[in-house]
Amino acid sequence: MDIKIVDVSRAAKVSPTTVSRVLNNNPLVKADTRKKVLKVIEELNYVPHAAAKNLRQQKTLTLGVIVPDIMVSYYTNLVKGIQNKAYSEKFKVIICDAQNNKDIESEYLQLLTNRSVDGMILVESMLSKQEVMELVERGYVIGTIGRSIVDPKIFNVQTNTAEVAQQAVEHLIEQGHKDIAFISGYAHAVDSFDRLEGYIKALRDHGIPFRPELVENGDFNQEGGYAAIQRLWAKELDFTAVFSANDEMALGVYDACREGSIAIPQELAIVGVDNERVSRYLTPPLSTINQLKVEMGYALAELLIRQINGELDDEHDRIAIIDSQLCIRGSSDYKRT
Amino acid sequence: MDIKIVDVSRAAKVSPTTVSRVLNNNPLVKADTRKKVLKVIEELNYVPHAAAKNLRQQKTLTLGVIVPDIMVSYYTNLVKGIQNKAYSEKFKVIICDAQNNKDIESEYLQLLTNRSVDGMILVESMLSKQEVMELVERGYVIGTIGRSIVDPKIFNVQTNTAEVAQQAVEHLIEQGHKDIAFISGYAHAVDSFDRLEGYIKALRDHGIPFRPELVENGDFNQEGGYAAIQRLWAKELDFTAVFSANDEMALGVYDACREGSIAIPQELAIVGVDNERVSRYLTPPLSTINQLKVEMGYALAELLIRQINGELDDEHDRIAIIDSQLCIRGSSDYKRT
DNA sequence: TTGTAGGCGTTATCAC
DNA sequence: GTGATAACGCCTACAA
Repeated sequence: MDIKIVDVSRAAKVSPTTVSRVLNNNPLVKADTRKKVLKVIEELNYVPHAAAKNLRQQKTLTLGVIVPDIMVSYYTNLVKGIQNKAYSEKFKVIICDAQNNKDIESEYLQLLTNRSVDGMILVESMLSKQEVMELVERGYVIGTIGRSIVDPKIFNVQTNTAEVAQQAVEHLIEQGHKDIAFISGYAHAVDSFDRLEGYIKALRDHGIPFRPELVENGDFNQEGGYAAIQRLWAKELDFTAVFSANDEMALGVYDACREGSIAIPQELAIVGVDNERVSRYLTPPLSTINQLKVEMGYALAELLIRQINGELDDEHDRIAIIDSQLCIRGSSDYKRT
Repeated sequence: MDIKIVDVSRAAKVSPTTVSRVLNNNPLVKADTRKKVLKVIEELNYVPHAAAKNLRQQKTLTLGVIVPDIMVSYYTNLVKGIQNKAYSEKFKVIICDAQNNKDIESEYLQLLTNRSVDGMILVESMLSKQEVMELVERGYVIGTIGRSIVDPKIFNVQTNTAEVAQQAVEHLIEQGHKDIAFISGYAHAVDSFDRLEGYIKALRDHGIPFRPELVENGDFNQEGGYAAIQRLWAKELDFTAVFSANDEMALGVYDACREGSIAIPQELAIVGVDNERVSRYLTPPLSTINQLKVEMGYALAELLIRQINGELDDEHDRIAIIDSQLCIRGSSDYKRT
């Protein structure tokens, strides 16, 4: 049987209330009393019981995070940022790996919605807006990343994707490319859409006509990227560069180039997005867009926690923006090969 | 205000006890009553309150995991396995990233030891045996990975590290190497020690004398590996192969070879350990030892959960063993380059 | 400045 | 089969 607050109070010859006040740094307690109580707490190795506290306060000091796949470094980076902020505020973080599966995601949501958490961050969630809004109604503080469900009650962190995508394509144009293919991610991702937007804008700004046949979907994974570039080649369109909506798909392009003995960047220049860890180690290293994922997670967690703690007024901005950067490497820059 | 059990009980014209019994699948309840209650639960959208349940049952159905760094894929793989098992048993998982820092690790331990979890998995923990045993005394079910604290009360998962390390070095010997360097991880890691053991045994079995000067410490990270190979070269020992206690340090060796224009594997053959994701993408691909990390996490979580659920008798084995495999790639095999 | 009493939502115990 | 009641450990009006 563990020590509880009344054991401490008896040993210190005060009431449980006083002990509770000491624990919660209530300034009403006299310094002497506080010291005495702290001493007993120390001696008895008393640790407050979280469940009892949660029950009484109707709070858990816990954040839930649902990511599509915990092994993808993009998500791990976000998680790291969320944790950094959470722990600095004495919050715990429960992580769920939805395994890219809507049913599993719903199941984990169930697991968390029994008041196990005060708030949740949904990363590239597949849930419907309705499902998410239900949670908001029930009192949860919700944040999203990646596939934003637009609603003034939902917190969100964004990056200037379209803008940097545009810069990336402009960089390719500056390298002398005119025929640039685009490999997109799956349809429901705003991210992919934004990157396409940047791609189109860069072309237009430089007087290059947009050719839809140069766009193929690669589903954001390596195999998809491989298949997409094969389909592009099959059309015999004579493009000299490709902008891939993420690094993962660019890996597939590398695979295809290796098989077909196509030199990067001489015969095909490539730029990806995400700055995954492997990208730096490819031959040649992959040019990419570096999103400050840790910072993104941190910023969103900060918003949620402030809201949970009641520090945010209703007018406060619920969207954080963290700028990304273009990283030029050998896969797109002749001078660096 | 959320719906609670008495709201359901009133609407269904039964007692709270009966509702509770339905929720917990108590077979005593008549089928009719059960159906009626379930209908009301559905209608009112009742969700049990975890904290209240935790308080009453003195259980949380939650596992805590502390890893040194959530961004290292080795740990992420373990976490994935732990989660797979946990969620299938309706357990939640709280993940803490100790950032390779003992103080932070202790802090997170504090965070969890207020009965936020029923059990904990400590991955390559820096805590002293005493600290960990205290938790056991306080009733937590503890599992360790990597740096095992040997005690019959502590759960543990191991792999046949020494054995496979020996195979790896034998593989190098078969490739014709006699002078093989070893880059070790930091001192407190059993893993590094086991790999050294395998290295020495392989040499001995093939009549090659063990030369301590061929061993350098690289602290398990890329920079350390880079520095270690430089120190080895500085000694002018004429070795032709190196066995690195993990892939991370092997990356540092690759860096050094690139700078020094040393051909892999012709001038220096390399074998690592961990089968990190990047290893496959290096030029040439890195030979390595593939630990079944997901399976390791899964096996350990299974032991803990069974113990928490009281399904394990005291005699049951508290150690799980998951075998690893040697992956031979271009960095050590001439025929594959 | 400190103490008393009641309740947070659930389940275990015992009685019917 | 079902129901009343107490208890899990803590916090917070309110009283002193």
